[in-house]
Amino acid sequence: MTARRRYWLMKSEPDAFSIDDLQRVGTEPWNGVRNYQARNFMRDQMQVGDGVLFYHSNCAVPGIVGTATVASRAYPDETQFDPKSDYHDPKATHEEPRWFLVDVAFERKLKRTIALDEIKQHGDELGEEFALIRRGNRLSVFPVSASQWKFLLALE
DNA sequence: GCCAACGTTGGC
DNA sequence: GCCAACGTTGGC
Repeated sequence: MTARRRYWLMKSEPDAFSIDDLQRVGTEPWNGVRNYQARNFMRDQMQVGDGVLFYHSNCAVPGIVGTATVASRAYPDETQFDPKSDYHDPKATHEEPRWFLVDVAFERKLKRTIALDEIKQHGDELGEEFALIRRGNRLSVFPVSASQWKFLLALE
């Protein structure tokens, strides 16, 4: 019994980890997420094979730059246990990990960036509730519907 | 670099 | 359980 494929958008700052970095390494543990809602999506809902829109944030041209796939079920983010890591969480223990992640595998780079600016012009088609263009939204991992996925990639 | 928006923390 | 203070995100 295989769950139907779901779709997600995942943000990354290209200075820290870009689509080119993902292409180079192939597969990457999506560590450092420290937001409960984003964690819950990864831990509770992501399935191997789910589609991921790879989004560059906090950069000159924010937007969707590639696609990836979910390559593992959720497991504890090791960086929470590492006192030397920026992502260290003193309240997390191996017995009761607080933060989870999935592995993300490179799929392809888009021929061009689908810029946030452009995405915003399609609020009608995407729906007002689409997290990326909802005012003030800072969530770094959130679901994308099949129709939103199709629509966004058709802009390429 | 600025700052609005928002999540988390901790005192009470 | 309220809410002010604080830290972070991320567009601009």
